[in-house]
Amino acid sequence: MALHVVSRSEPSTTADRCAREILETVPLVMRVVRAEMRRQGAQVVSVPQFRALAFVERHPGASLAGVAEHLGVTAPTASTIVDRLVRRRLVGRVPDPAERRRVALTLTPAGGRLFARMRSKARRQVAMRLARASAADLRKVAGALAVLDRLFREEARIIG
Amino acid sequence: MALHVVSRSEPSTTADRCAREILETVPLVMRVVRAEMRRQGAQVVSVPQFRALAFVERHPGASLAGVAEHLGVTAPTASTIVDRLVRRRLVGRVPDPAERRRVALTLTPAGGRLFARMRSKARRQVAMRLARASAADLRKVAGALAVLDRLFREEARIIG
DNA sequence: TCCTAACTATTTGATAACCTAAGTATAAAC
DNA sequence: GTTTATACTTAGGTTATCAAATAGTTAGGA
Repeated sequence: MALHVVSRSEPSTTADRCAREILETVPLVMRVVRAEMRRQGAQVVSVPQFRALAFVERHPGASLAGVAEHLGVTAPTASTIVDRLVRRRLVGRVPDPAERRRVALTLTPAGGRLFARMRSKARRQVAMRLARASAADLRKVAGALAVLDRLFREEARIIG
Repeated sequence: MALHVVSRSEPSTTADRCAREILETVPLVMRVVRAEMRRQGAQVVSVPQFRALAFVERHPGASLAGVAEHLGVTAPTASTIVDRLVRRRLVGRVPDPAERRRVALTLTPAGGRLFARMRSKARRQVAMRLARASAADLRKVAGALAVLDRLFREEARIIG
C-alpha cells in the first residue's frame, strides 16, 4: 500500500485518516442503500421513514420527540415524516391520554407487515453486496461499525 | 454479550450482522456529518455539493457524467447540484472544445478556497468525535471503512 | 385561583435533493 | 443525409430539512 504525501497543513493521525474515510465512504454507502430501498418497487418508504418505523416498532407508544431524537432531526421534520406514515396508514397517532401534549405512536398491522418485509429485503440486499468480502473482513467491519455507532450515537445526543 | 433470539426467517451470518449494522449506523453517522457541516456557519454547501467539489478538485475538467457517477445519482440530479455551485461561482462550467456535448468543470479560486476550508473543518470535527476511541479501535475502523468503500464503490457502478 | 414559563406538537415558508420523462444539441454510423 | 446514440438540461413531482411562528397542555408560583 503506497503512502500518500499529504498537504503539510493536514495532520495524519489515525483519527484524521478515519475522518477522511468517513467523509468519503459513509455518503457512498448511504446512497447505495437509498437506491436499493427505492428499487424494491411496489410500496416503499424512504430511509428516514424506514428508520421512524423501526423506532416505533421498538418503542410502541413513542412520542414525536422520541422519533426526532432517534432520527437526529428537529421536531418539525419528524412531524412531517410521521405525518406521511400516518396518512399511508402505516402508523397510528393518538393523543397520549396521560400527557395530552404528547402523541402516542404505534405501528398499524399494515405498517408492521411492511416494515418487516422491507427490513429483511434491505438486509438481504446489503448482505449480497457484502458477500464478496472475506469472513475475516466482515468481522472487522462489524466490530468497527459497533465502535462508530457508540461514538456517534453519544455525540449525536450531546450535540443535537 | 447476550444472544438475541432472532426470527426464524432471519439468518445470522456475519454478512447479515454487518447488513443490520450498516442499516442502523450509516444513517446515524451521515446525519451527524450533515449536521456538523451545516453548523459551520457562514458560507456552506450541502454534503452532495461538497462531494461534487471534491470530485472536481481531483478531476479538473471533469464532465457532468463523471460527477453523476461519483455521487451515484442520475444525470439530472448532478446537473442541478452543479448548477447551484456554478451560480455561486464555486465551479466553472464551459463546453468542452473537443466534445461540445460535454461540459468541462473546474473549481474557481473561490471554490477551491471554500472546499479546502470546509474539508479541513469537517475532518477536524469528525476527528474530534473519534477522539474518545482508542487508537486500536480507530485502526480497525479505518481498515473496515476501506473494505466498505471498495465493496460499495464497485457495486454502485454495477447497479447504478 | 390565575399567570407565566416550559414543553409538545404542528404549520408555514424556504432551500435542496432526488427521481422520471421529455427536450435540445452534438457526434457518430450507416 | 438520415438515423441513432450520447451529454446535458428542463419540467414536474415527492421528500427531507431547517428556522420561525403558532397553538394547546402542564406545572409552578404569586
